[in-house]
Amino acid sequence: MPGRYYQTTPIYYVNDAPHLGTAYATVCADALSRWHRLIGDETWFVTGTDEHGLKILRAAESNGVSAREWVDRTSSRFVEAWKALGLSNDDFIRTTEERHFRSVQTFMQAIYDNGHLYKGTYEGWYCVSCEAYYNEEDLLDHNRCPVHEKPVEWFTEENWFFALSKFGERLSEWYGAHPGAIFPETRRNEALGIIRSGLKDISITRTSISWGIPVPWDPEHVFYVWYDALVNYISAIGFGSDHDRFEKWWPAVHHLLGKDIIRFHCVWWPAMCMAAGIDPPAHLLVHGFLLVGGRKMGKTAFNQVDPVELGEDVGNDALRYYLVRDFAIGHDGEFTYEGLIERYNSDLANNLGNLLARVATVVGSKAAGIGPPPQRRPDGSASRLAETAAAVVGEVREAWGRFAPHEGLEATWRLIRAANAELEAVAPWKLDPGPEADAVLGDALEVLRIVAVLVSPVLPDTAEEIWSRLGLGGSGSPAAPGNAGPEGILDWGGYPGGVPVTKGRPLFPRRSVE
RNA sequence: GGCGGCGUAGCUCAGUUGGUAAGAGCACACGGCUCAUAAUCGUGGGGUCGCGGGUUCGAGUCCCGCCGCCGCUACCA
Repeated sequence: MPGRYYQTTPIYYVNDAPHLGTAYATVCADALSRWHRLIGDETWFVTGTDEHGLKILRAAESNGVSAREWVDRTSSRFVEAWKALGLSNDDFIRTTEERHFRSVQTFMQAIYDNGHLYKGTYEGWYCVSCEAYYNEEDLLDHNRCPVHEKPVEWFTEENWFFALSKFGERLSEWYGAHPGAIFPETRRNEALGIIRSGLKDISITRTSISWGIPVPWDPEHVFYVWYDALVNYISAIGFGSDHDRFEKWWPAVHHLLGKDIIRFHCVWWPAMCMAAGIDPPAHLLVHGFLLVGGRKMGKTAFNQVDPVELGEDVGNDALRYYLVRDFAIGHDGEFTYEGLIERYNSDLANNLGNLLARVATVVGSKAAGIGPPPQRRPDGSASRLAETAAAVVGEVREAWGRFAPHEGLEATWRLIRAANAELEAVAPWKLDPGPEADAVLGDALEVLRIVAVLVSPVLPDTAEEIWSRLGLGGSGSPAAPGNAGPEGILDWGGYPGGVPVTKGRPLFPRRSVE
């Protein structure tokens, strides 16, 4: 039964260009979204940029431009990067947009009206780069920030505080009633641990800067950047301005987020939603990090890789395949160029690409270039491949359903291998043209048809290409919504036969590790 | 300090509530095939499951200790 699926990524902070770590999260979200479209869910996929805060103001200053100019420029780099990688986001939300201002103000006003905000003062050592206060004992010598190792500054501010401490109980209850809300389970335990250990009220406004969203009832203040940023998830779906649209997508959301921001997403944000009188987000998917040499890849490290360049190098599909196949959502993984090329060669070139090539060639020589349909053996038996395909399709569905697309891909490749093995066993290139050769070729073509649909969330361009080479160009797209749904086309026997099969250039030319 | 995680074949990792000889992919070796992108198919070698104790008829799987690595630590995207 088709449902609704709203997918988000964290919105990225615009003090630098996108790197592979941000691309990883966005690619995962893209793949999940594409899968849900494929099974017929009504799907909405949003990413965007986070553009407020002192750090951005200073970045703009040091680059000699206005804050507005700076965020426009930097945000567009994200827009362009996702476009270059061929991602399928339906919307791109920026926190400097009017629609976001309105939603934040409506949302925060509701929390205020519900009595969960109060005025207090906050002072302490403040790291501008972190936009965070630190306890003195956490500082390095000479009062330096432990993250950036730069000197902190003593700030005193009158702030509005959110009474987070009042929500521990309700959060615990909610998570108790929704055991599947956080994936994977270890992250759920971590979030519960945070809640159990006691929550402190948090200051959510700043008066020291004006680059932010004004507090409606106290315009000297702007909202603290996190409090503004999290709201993007609902401002993107019309909170405060389009009630029907908001109701349609909320709370059927799947927030994808990094394990470093669990506190904000799994504690603050649900509490904020409760305080404002809306449901907490239904699903929080916590991903791991891409590591380089055992260290997190990130903008503060030197180990950045430009995802767009990498996509141009190996192809967007191959890059996405590597990211989704080699890294289980929820786990860290070691990123290497060699690993990427290894995956490319063994899975994409040798197994998938080569299967299509060899089948196309033999269809050309033994079936006059016209693809035969899958059919029964002369002895009346159905192909072993039919059985394998059915099992694999089920496994793929199940794997995506529990946020393990890497397992779905692994299963898909079992089917591809089985098709290669079946070809070896029958060796149609040795047979005279006829029913026996046609049968195995039809089976192989049918496998390729099914595979095209199954891989389309990760290899969308490749899926289309396979589709057209199988002669199916006239019959829609392998990625058409619902193709993997209950009324979909994944049952064995869908390849019609009688259509021209074209060989074409290698789908994935082998590459050497340089 | 506190909380949590990790350490399984050369590499990347699977291993449900402890029990049919410790697995997969890649890499490697041998053999087959030659339709295919020197691709593919089959077979095989290889692991004291970080270390040391303990519980048990039986532990990679539970308990204790140790070693190594890594996160989070309450206003960093």
